[in-house]
Amino acid sequence: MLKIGELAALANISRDTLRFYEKHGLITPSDRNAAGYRLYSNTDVHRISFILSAKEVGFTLKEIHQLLELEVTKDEKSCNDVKQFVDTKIDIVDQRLADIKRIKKSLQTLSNACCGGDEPATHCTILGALSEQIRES
Amino acid sequence: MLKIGELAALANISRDTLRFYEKHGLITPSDRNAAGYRLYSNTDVHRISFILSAKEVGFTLKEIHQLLELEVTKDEKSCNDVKQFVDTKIDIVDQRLADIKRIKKSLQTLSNACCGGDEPATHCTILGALSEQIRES
DNA sequence: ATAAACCTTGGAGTATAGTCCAGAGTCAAA
DNA sequence: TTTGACTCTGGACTATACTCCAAGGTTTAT
Repeated sequence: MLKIGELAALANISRDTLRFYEKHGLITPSDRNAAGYRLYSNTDVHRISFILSAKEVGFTLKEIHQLLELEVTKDEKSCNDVKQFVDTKIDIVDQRLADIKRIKKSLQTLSNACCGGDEPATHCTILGALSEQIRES
Repeated sequence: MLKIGELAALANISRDTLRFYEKHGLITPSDRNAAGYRLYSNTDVHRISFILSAKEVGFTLKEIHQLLELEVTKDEKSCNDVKQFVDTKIDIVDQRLADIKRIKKSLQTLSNACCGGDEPATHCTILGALSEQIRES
């Protein structure tokens, strides 16, 4: 079990952020010691890892909260609700995947050009690289 | 040339957001009419499209501003500065690409399971799906 | 020619996501 | 056993990115 400072160091975030996430229902330490110190388990580490990845790619804490709350029961109705919710998120993720690939390509074009590269001077700004890319496709 | 409301409708953002971006140096309308109305060109449309894509995948407005400011001159020094800056961003983009693929896989596992699917009940939460995926790899 | 629907600026207000104390208690190494 | 590094709670503060007026001018369809 990790204390808050240890988990913070591991996840590369601040103690305050961990307490902030707790206050907003994203994570609750699995245990507390006699003095009231938060104790985080292995599962908690995975949970934080998921939260940070999801945040990194643009989900809000509210959305992440909803994703973490999802529990499929045997009830067909709730199951379909969950499936719909998740499928909507997958659509969003696909959109972001496309956006990020587009941006990566622009950055790469820009990086390859201009420093003695062969590419024409139109690549010499992000927007040049981007519009070149639009013309290609 | 588009007026602010037309561009806002096209880009699916508010007029206020466009004015906000302008105030923060992200975009300046190519022209103004006699009455002072903002007029946006085709290039402006591309610029907004880039801003929105970049924002969508997690860049801050400040970072986007820096990317848009990049202009490679013939000066070798400035060119290498730009290259370094852009290569750093590419690393970040690669990290996000990995994150988003990981999250997509979790969502997909979750979507496929639990509604009469064959997958075991451990997939029935995001974290279940995620840890299953960790075990696989 | 007039009303609805647009546009202008400036400034105030909001939501999200932290970040930073203060004051007090706890733990671990010298 | 004490001192420095850690932890606790509660609350104030900050940055980012909008969002919403107010008070006025412009455009356009009828």
